[in-house]
Amino acid sequence: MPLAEKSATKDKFIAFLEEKSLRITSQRLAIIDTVFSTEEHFTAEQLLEWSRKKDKSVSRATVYRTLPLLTESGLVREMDFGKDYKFYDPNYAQHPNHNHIICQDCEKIVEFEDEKISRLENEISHKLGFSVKSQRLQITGSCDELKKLGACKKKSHC
Amino acid sequence: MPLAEKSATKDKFIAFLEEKSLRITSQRLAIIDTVFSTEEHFTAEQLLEWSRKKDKSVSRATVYRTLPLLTESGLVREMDFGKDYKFYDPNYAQHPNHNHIICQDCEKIVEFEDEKISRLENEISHKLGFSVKSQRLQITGSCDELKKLGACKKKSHC
DNA sequence: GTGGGTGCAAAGTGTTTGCAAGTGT
DNA sequence: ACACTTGCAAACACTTTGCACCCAC
Repeated sequence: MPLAEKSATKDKFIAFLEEKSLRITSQRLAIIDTVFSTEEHFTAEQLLEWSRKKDKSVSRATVYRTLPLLTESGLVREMDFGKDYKFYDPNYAQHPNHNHIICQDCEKIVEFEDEKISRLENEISHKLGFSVKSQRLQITGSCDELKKLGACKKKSHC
Repeated sequence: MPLAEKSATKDKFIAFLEEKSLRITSQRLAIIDTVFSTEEHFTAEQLLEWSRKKDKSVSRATVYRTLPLLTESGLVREMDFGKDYKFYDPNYAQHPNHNHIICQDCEKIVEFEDEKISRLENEISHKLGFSVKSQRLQITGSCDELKKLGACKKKSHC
């Protein structure tokens, strides 16, 4: 929905590239356009596929070489949900402190923010002699609501 | 320190194996002994190395085949700290809800528990229609204390 | 023009697996 | 005995990299 914000994030990334005197190539543009026009989490392979729809010349190598730039810029965050491959989350520019809750059955992922948790994290860290740079909280559970509605489809546990 | 508890955890795992009619082989014993006599996080490779000190016949394959059993039993937890390899944490039997705070500079890891955070997690999850099965919270930051003491050694950021 | 960027395919790295031989129960 | 286990090495899956050509600046 906040398409304007997304577009602004894209501009931020372009500024990031310029600042490091890195070049705005057509392949990078295709990748960036893709990343900053979705709110979905994606894998490297998905990003390749989507970007190729915009520019067939995008190669897997370029995707893998661009991902570190994206995370380095702070606009995209690498996530690990316990799969073999990494996921990338393009929503950190808008919501730097959001967390994830994952249904262990249908694998639905919901993002949420909570100021109270953030505050507690800061307190505890301070008590332990740390200052917080970033945090990641993942909750795994069952999406009972969806189950009641019969909408929790996948592999309902053996 | 709580060596007795650790030993009890080992017994729990042996019971877990028996329950599934899996065999208590000498290799598995070496691995289990290793896992439940440390409180450190370890990698598959470290576990192999340590286990081989107890029983040279332990192979990499057996380590990799035993790790899923350990996590399945709930006594060891797979962790991802953003490295290429996974870490395993043998402290979940004693502290099922503990969290991690990691220094981005010296990579020191401190474990902590906080009931308030757990409670908030439950509340929020419920609000979102989920019931919590497990959670993982990782905070990354700087260990200011250690810095002041000059004890924060490794790669102090370029 | 030049230094960074690209695609390709080969190499890496951590982890998994097929198979024949071995072993706990 | 039988089914589960093992070590070995080959296979995997994802990611990284060397190289020759290319292109944004």
